[in-house]
Amino acid sequence: MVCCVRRNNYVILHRFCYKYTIMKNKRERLKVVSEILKFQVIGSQEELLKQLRKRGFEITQATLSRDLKALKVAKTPLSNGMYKYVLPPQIMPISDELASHNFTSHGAVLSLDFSGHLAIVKTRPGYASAIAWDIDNRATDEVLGTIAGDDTVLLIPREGVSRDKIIKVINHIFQEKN
Amino acid sequence: MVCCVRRNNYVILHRFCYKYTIMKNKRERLKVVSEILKFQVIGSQEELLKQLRKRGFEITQATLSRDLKALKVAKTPLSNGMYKYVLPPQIMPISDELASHNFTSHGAVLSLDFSGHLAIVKTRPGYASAIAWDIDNRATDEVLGTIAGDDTVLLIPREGVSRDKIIKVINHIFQEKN
DNA sequence: AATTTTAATGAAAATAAATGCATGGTTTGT
DNA sequence: ACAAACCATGCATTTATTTTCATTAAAATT
Repeated sequence: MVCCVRRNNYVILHRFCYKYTIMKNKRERLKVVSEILKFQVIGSQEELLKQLRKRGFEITQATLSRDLKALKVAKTPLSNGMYKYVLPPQIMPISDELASHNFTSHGAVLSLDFSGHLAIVKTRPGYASAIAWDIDNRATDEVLGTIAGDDTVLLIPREGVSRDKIIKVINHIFQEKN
Repeated sequence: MVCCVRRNNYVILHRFCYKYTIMKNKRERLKVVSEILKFQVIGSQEELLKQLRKRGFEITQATLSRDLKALKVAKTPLSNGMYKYVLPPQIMPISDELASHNFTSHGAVLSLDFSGHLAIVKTRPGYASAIAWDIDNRATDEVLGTIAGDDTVLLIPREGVSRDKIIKVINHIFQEKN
C-alpha cells in the first residue's frame, strides 16, 4: 500500500479496481471454502463444488483442486467410512467477518457440565440444535454423538476421551475470538 | 470377549492361532505403514507401495488404499507443492465393531457405536425419530429406550445386554436385500 | 463334519483429484 | 503506453484413489 504513494492517480485507481474485481473473487472464495469446510462434512471436491455454486461461485474442479492445495486442506477418512476434507489446525486464522457469521461464538454456549461419562451443554434458548450440529461436525474424533433439545445438548464422548479433552474441544470450537 | 470364557480350549487355541497367522500379516503391515509414514515424506500410494515391497509386503494398491483408510491417514498438501500422507494425531484403535458391520443397506442408518453402556446410532439427517421408533418397537427385549435428535439416536440397552447383541439386533432390524 | 458367515484381497471398473497447456486479463518496468 | 513477465482459470488429460466384484481361506454355527 505504501508503494502506491509513489504512483499517480491513474495507477492507484487501476489497482483499486483490480482488488475489487479479480482478487476479491479468489480471496473471497478461499474464505468461503474455509467456512464451508469448517462447518460441514465434505467428502469430495464435487461435493464442495456444489456448495460453492450455491453461493454463487462458478469454478471448475481444477480450480478447486488448486484452492484446496493452497489452503493445505487434507482429505481424511472418518470412522463411519466416509471421507472429509479438513482444514489445517492452526494455519487458517478466522477473519472477523467470518466469525460474525458464526453466531455460536456470540455467547450461545452457556455452560458445560459432566455426569458420569456424559456431558451436558447448556445454550441460550433455541440454540441447542445449532450448537449440537457444530459439535458433531467439528469434534468427530472426540464426540460420538449429540442429542439436542431446545437449550440443552446431551453430548456423548467417545470412550477413552477425558473430560479435559472435551472441555478443551468445546472451548476451542466456541471461543469468543480467534 | 467375555463369551470366550464359555468356550473350550480347542476353540481358544483356534482363535489364538488365527490371530497369529493371518491377522498378524495385516496388523504388522499396518504397523509398518505407520512407521514409514512417521519418518518419511510419502506423496502417493504407489510410492508407499514401493517402500512396503522393500520390506517384503506384496500387496496391491487397492489394499493399501484400504489400509490407509483404516489408519485414518490423511493426504495433505505441503508448502513446497508436494503432498504428504500424514498419520492422525493420536493413533486410535480401529473400531472393528463398527467396521465389520454394514448398515448401508437400509440407507438411513449410518453407524453404530458405543460409549460406556450407551449406544449411539447415527442416521441420515431427519431420520433419527423414525429409526428410533423402529428400534423401540422391534428390539424391546434388548433396548430399554431411545432418544432421538435429528440425525442421532441415543440407545439405552437393558441391563445385561451385550454390545454384540445390540449390534446384531440393529443389523437385523435394518438389514435389507440388495 | 458340514454348512454358513465373515474377512482379506487382487483385478478391474469407477471416481476423484492433479496437472499440462492455452488464454485472457494484470502488473511491472522501461 | 508498450512489452515482458504474471496470475487465475478452464479444458482436456493424466494420474491417483476408491469401490465393486469375485475368490479364497478362515471362523462360527449347527
